[in-house]
Amino acid sequence: MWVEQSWRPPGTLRIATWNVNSLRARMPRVEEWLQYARPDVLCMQETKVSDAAFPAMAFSALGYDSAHHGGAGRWNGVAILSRVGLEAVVAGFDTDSEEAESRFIAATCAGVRVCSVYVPNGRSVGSEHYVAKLDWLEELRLHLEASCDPKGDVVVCGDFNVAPEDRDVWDPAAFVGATHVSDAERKALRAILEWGLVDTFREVRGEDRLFTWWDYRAGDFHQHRGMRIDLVLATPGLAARAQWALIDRNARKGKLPSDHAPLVIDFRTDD
DNA sequence: ATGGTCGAGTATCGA
Repeated sequence: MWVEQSWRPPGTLRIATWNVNSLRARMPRVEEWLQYARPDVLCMQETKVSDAAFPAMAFSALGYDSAHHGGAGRWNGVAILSRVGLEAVVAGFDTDSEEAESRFIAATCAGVRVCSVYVPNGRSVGSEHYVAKLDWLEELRLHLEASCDPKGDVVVCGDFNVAPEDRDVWDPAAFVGATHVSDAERKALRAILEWGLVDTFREVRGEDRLFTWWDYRAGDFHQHRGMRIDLVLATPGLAARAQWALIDRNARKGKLPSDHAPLVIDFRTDD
């Protein structure tokens, strides 16, 4: 039960990431979840709202400062909520054009540089969308290289739309030739990790086939057909303090769920 | 049977 899991000792920073698949549709579930999970920081993706429609007041009432990058507002949109401070907000990349989609926002929370990212869906291997996805991952790497220090405390949280390894999909045979698992996508993710980030979930949980996303169709969730594509990446010094991790499958159940579950990582802050 | 279901917005497209 969450009542026990939600407890944590003093000196812990709880960081979560959740692709909410429309904040308008998901607000009751997000508010409920914030009240029982009580993350210090929550990165959200696919808010699908404009900045003007972002419900900052409702989050404020729950004790959270917020920053949102919504742009046109029809799709994508990323946000950061924090109840431990929210400073130096940067929305988008310097290189973004006027028409660029809203897929990156960063802020400093409790001394940690927090990035919320929504990597484009490649749709099919070789398509123009697939090429754009690989380009975007390289842009993210360049942005980190230019603006962050791997010796500092940095987390990059979000929906990467890449399953890092075959054990992160329900059946590798079902994904042969598919997007999310191709060599080029995994290589682009590895290049980001090689800059100086660690997949914190794997610091804590070694089991195969633990997923963060399940297709709404065909009862995939109930039949355990999913992928682990939502990640919390942290610089090595911070990743070494990861002490607990959970994919909250309860948030994927019940009434009007997102197709993603929240991923929660607890970090020690007292050493 | 080669599908299924959501959310955008209101016909289909995107995931």
